[in-house]
Amino acid sequence: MCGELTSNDLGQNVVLMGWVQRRRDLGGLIFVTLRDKTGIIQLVFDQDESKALFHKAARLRSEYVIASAGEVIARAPEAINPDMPTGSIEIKVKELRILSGAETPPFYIEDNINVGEALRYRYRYLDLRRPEMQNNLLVRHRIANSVRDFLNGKGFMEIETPMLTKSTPEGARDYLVPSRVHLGKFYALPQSPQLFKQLLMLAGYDRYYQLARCFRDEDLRADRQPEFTQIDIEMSFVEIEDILAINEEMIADVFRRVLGIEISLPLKRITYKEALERYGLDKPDTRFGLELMDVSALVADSDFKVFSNAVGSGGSVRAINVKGCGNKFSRREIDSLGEYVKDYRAKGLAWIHYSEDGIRSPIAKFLAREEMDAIIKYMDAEVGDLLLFVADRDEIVFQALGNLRQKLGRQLDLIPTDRYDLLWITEFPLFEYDEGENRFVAKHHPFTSPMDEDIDLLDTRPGETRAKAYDMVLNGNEIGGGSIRIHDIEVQERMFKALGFTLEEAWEQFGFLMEAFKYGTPPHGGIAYGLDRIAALLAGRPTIRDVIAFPKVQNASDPMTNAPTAVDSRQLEDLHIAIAKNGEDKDV
RNA sequence: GGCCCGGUAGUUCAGUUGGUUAGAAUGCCAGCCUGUCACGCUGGAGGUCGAGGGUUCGAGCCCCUUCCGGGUCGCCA
Repeated sequence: MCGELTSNDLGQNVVLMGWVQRRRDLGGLIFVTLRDKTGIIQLVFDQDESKALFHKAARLRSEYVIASAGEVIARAPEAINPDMPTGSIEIKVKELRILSGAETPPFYIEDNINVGEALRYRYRYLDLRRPEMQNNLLVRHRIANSVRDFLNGKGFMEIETPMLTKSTPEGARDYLVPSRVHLGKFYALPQSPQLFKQLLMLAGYDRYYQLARCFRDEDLRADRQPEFTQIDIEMSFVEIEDILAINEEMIADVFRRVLGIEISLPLKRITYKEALERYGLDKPDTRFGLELMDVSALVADSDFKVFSNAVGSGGSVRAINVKGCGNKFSRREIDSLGEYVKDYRAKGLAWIHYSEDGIRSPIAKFLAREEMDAIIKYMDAEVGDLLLFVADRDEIVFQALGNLRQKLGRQLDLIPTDRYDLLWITEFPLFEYDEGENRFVAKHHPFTSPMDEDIDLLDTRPGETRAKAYDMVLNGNEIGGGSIRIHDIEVQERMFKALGFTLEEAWEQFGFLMEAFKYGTPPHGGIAYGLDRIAALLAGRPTIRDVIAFPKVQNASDPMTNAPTAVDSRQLEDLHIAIAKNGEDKDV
């Protein structure tokens, strides 16, 4: 309640407990700022009032935990601190109890500290005392609370599903848990409650949700942790429209309640194909322009083989017009953009600077005059513009230019930070081709329903099959995704076939689901949101670690607990597990 | 698994061409100080320069290996 006191409380006797933020000892007068979850307030100790009390106050140090009783008094006009919410009042302390001393903390407990993340994670409990971290977790709590209220009000039930479950080979690497009872066998921690929520639909719980912890044993990123929380939702007797409608209402409710922002509904929708062609990515940030343009037709027969060969082999040449920025980039900076697109497997970045002195471009000498003119015209290029091209397979062109567009958007400060662009991406492909495995794999998961008009492509041209799948995108971040599921066992079998499973393999892996389908399956579908990502975005944080109380660091360890650790050999014996000596199993 | 950035006092950093005893700010400790609010003033303590090896008369600096933190590609149905 430190931060909640106001001039309305003047004359009140209050008891305040909290942590010592700072002590300012002026000799005969000591000021202490006291902090709790609600904010800070100033305590005053005057040596003329009580020597004993004053000496006790002199012993206070940063982060001591104290209880203080005193009177809320007004500060003298010249002593008011306008930068402090409670700056016009203070507490004249009459009693002080030191509840706990404290070592000097390794960093200050305040916002905007300049300290390495390693130290923050090592002392996470201190980091979490900082007001901005407390606010981050509060935002997360409010989102979860808002979602629960909304769904409860719509007749949904929250149902828990197992954490110890079955490993499946598709998708991300599983975290495995050895079974003591079953020698040599393992549980897996769930990557998502997918199969269980579908079984709940079969079981008649037609509106389910769960804030579900999920696990994936893959490398970490700013927006990826090995354990994370999904807002998992599934409904029966629905089609896409029903799911999108209720979900955008739910998200609008979250924005209203957490940020006080009205989202206008219905949300904009863009098909997967359009998203790629305009933005290069299936999670476009639509807050700024710099859209991609397809110049393939203009250079298909060019003597510039980099362009014509890309088009000739089924790829494309696409470009971005960076308006008025021709002079903003030095040669070296353009070269570094070229290096950047190479990260995404592009071979290079061609560019044309339409300068005051005419065309400047390393590829000008390869392009015919008419081709150059056609490009200039098609791309609405004017004096001062910089055109950036990538020629390759579509997949690479989109990836490279899509990410380059995001980078340029940030670098040129084109992104309005006060805006929230929410949209649906629809009509995802059902499959994507995995070159490593030399087969189609499910883009979403193997239970995703094909679109009705594409169902016969399943057996003939799987790569062209579109799915009843949708993602919700916020400012260039995928925050949720889902689909209508297959509820017809015959279609499900065709799906597994397209994925290269034999029927036997499919039954071995997912037999319990396929068997269940025989007993009366309602049409159903759902969605899962990344709660961590939503919380990070609404709290304005650059990483989900900031909205997770105790996150893992990049090597998937926890610097505070030191997990993971070696375990006692007796524990391993119980599990009949032997650990290979370092390197022993390599090069086998 | 690859690539990039970083690791020097409790903390954030500087440290020249490889050259005497490794600096600053802040924090911490002590003294003084009755209206501070990043209080002020004076003084003091505080370092395996991430670790190991190498080159050298001499390494914080150069080389190799390794550990740790961040970003990213692959990966993430």
